[in-house]
Amino acid sequence: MNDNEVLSSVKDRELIEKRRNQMIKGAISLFKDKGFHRTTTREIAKESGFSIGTLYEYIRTKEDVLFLVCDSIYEQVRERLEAKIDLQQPSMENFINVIRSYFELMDEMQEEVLIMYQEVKSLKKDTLEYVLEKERAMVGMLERVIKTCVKVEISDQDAELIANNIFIQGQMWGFRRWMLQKQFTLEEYIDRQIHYLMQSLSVQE
Amino acid sequence: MNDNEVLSSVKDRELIEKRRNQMIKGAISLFKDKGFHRTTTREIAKESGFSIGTLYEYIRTKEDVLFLVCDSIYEQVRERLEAKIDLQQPSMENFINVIRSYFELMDEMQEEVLIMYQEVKSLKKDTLEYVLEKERAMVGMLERVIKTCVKVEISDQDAELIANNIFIQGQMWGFRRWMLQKQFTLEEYIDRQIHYLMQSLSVQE
Amino acid sequence: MNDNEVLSSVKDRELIEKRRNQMIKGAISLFKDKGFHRTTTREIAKESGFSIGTLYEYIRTKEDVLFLVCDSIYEQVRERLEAKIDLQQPSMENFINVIRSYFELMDEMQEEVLIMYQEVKSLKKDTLEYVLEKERAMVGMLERVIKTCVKVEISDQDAELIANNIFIQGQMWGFRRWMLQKQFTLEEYIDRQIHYLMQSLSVQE
Amino acid sequence: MNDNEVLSSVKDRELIEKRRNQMIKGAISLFKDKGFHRTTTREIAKESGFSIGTLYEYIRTKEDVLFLVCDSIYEQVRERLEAKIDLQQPSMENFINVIRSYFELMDEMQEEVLIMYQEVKSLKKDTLEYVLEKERAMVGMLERVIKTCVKVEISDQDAELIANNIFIQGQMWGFRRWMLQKQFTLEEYIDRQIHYLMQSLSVQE
DNA sequence: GATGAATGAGATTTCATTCAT
DNA sequence: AATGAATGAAATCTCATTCAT
Repeated sequence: MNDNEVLSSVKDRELIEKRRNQMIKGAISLFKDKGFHRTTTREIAKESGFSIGTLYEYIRTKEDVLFLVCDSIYEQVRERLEAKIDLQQPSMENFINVIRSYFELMDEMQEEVLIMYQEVKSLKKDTLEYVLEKERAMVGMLERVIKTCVKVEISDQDAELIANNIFIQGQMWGFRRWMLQKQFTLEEYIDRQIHYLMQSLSVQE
Repeated sequence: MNDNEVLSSVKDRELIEKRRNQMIKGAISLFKDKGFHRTTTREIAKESGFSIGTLYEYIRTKEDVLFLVCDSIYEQVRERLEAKIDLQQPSMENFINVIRSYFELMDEMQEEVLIMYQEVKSLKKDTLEYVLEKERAMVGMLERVIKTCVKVEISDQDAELIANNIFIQGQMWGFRRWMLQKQFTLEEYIDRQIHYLMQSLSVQE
Repeated sequence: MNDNEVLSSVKDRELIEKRRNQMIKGAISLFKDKGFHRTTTREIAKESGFSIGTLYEYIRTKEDVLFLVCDSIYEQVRERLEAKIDLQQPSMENFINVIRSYFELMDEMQEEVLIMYQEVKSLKKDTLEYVLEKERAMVGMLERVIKTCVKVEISDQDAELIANNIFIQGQMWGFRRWMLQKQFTLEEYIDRQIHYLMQSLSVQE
Repeated sequence: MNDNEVLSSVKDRELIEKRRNQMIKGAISLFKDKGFHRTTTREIAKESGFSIGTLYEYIRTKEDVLFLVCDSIYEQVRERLEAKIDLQQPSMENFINVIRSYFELMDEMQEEVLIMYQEVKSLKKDTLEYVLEKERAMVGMLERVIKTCVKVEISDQDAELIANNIFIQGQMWGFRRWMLQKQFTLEEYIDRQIHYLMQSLSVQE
């Protein structure tokens, strides 16, 4: 299952792409405010700039919109994170840079991540699994960076644990902003998290 | 705002208490399965063992149920965590015991924490704030334990950061179970998290 | 499957009976004009004298209404026909009386029979079968009358054929009224049909 | 009103003919399965081998398709029946042959007749009348055969009655197949119906 | 205090039809 | 002539909430 498998009665590939992007953009902006359940399909259509009938030419059910949105967010995060990682050499400095980039990304994409966190649960088993697989893949990316860059001996299990910790610390900045962003600037938050991460890995910064 | 401020047309204090407990129990068991939005008030009434009419004698809106549920879960977590903390002497060993207890508690209350995690955001601003205040208080408890038990010098800000990290690592065990509980037993998870925590505090275990 | 198996969320047996009768009456009067497909559930509710919400307290889908209507029509026909038959002695005269009664019944219930004929096809397999079973039963009643009253030797197969012929000749009076009722009064129609029936059975009238 | 009066924005007579035939063929195959109301115009277009846009170049409303289908079916039946009749000499034997041919035709065209039977009533008054006129004509054909071939004195009224009886006995073979085709082969059915018909006309077979 | 029938606003989805290309 | 994307009215069905008993 991927976003091409959300059935559309329109045939033109490019048009589908274009309309779905409008749709995703519109939907995200609404979901931010009111969440998935409180947003109506009519509102999504309107916000996307077309009629309700047209909306349904590009999806089959309201849940498809949610899937498209979640998929798109994950895809964005993954792409941007991958871009950072690919360019790096396996050194501690680069490890820190990746983590920093990840935190910055999570800051930029706060709203989107928040949507995902709150709404993913509304997906049906099938699509949910597909989306969770993407999350697993992203944690996997962090794991690989850890195993590649960190000199200290770390078991696979521990690498996974640390990757998970970093992963949700990044998200936490967004979904616990009401608490954290009162006490920290982004800079401070990143610095202190990295500081403790280094310590826990017994590495001199 | 607290749970007594959820208006009821019934006068008898004790009865309100009793009925609301039935209600919370019923609602939690439903929310676990289907989430707040997909659960109907009729279902809540039925699961609670009384009629829809009776349900509405004890609340005013469906959201009141969610509030009551969240409030009750927070209260349970707080109480049980407090019980562990109050009895402890300020030592590193006790610190570790508190953390361990907290993780164990999160394991026992996984389902409830999941509900909280996913549904709290459906509360309206007013009630949301009230509930988040409770969360802040719980993080505060962890903060105090850190400041009291850990000998190393830690700024207030850092204590808050660490408290938050611990807090969500506890929750993560539940809401990322599809990932973590495949790789770790609870014991292992706790041990490794505590291990890295100790290292990050530059403390010999 | 019978009409009690159309699920209702109302519990009061008597009330269900009452409301469903309102509903059937309302629906029949609408189906006469516009048929099942062109009639909306809102119209059915209104015609029945209650709100759309109430309608759906007594049925689950629009098709349930159709089933209830068909079932009720069959039941009426069956009951009234049975009443005529039970009282008769097995004689040729009585046979003729039954046929006559049946034709008269079909005349009185023209509209209802028309609805059944045009709309039964919209029932789903399950319910359709249930309804056709009733039709088979009614033809069976005629068959038994034939075998009992007619002295001439008639095979089971032939009895069934004749029963079917009579059965649809009765219905034809209603659904081909645009043709027949211009040329025949009911009396004439019955007399001539019986005349030819008697001849085909080689019986002196 | 005839099929040329279904307006088309295409000028080319031959093309109209060709497209409409595709359409009728496609529509019949769909109506067999799902009936008129459950079939969408998109499906008709697709089954016919062209686009929805093209469909609407050759008709104005969905009902036009139904009309075209009914008209075409009647036309086929009429033509084929006429072919049988024209060739016959006015004898009892030929009468029987016509009846036999008619029953065989109804067997071959069961599905089509079923569509007619069930869907004609969805036509609007105007078109309905036009189609019923064709039915009247067909019954008229049978009437004429009766009056010509049967030696026994039969009033006009009786001829019409018998023609109607034969007419629907033919259709009945198709629309009551769930009942009749379990008990009779086509041969048997025809033989017995003709047997009783002869008896009712007091004719030795 | 308890009940549950009644309500109707509102949600999702479909589909006949149009019209620019 | 043919296409198929766009439209939006209208249909079915749900469900939080009320209120008479």
